Amino acid sequence: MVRAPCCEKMGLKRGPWTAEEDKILINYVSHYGHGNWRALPKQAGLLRCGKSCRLRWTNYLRPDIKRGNFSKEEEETIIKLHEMLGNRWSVIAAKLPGRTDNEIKNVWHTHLKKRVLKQNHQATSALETKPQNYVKSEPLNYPIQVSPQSPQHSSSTTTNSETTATTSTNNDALNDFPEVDKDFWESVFLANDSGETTNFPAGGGETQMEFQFSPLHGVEQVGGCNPGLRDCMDFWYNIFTTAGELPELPELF
DNA sequence: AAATCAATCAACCGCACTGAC
DNA sequence: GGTCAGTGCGGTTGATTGATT
Repeated sequence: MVRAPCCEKMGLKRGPWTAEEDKILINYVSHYGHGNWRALPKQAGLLRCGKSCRLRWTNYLRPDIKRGNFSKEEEETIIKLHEMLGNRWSVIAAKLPGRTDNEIKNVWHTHLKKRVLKQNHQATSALETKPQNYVKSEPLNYPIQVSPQSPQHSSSTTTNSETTATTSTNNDALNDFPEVDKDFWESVFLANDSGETTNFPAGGGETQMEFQFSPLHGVEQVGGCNPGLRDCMDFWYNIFTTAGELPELPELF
């Protein structure tokens, strides 16, 4: 059986919503809720399909919608989350109260994407002047510690443009992933040669993450879960860098 | 003032997922 | 396990608005 089209063309209105339609929808939802979007338009007396009603409500009429321009902080959050999550607009929207996935998607395509591309271009140009074996992150003041099995209780917080050393007494993430060792980094660098990403732990599982190596950002988590473990990655990365234990770096360094 | 171009954003489309049967 | 309806999500479209020529 073929699924019915989402919008019956016969007799149902499309296009921009009128103030009157908005009023009807708001009144109905505030009285009866929106348990069944498909049945809602008929019950509310709207000549719209349920999908259109849902979209109008979630993207425009919901009382908790925040209107107006995005703040600098919101834009930075979107850029950061998009870097980590990709086009998962609903997940990104969940981190920005009052903003819809549609709105975030629009602002990304109209403003932020261009800004990020520009920044990346500038950063890449700057990197081209770096000497061979350039390491993006400044080596931290960790004690030289090349044994992955006995990590120091420290972590670093790294952004695209800066690296700052901080101390932490909570390095549970590190202890949870003792496999992060020289072999891990080796696989990251090897994957880079073929433009691929590296999954970690390699066997999969709920906590698997995806890493990629780039001249711009160094080792980056590009997917998977537990982004906080990025600190852990930075920790080991800097340890191996400082200790000279990294495998030979690709030419792009 | 008119025409053209670019930017913006609301809305639509189709696919995927989920739960009920 | 298969089918279907309902819903959510991401990609895309197209109308509108503002800027530029």
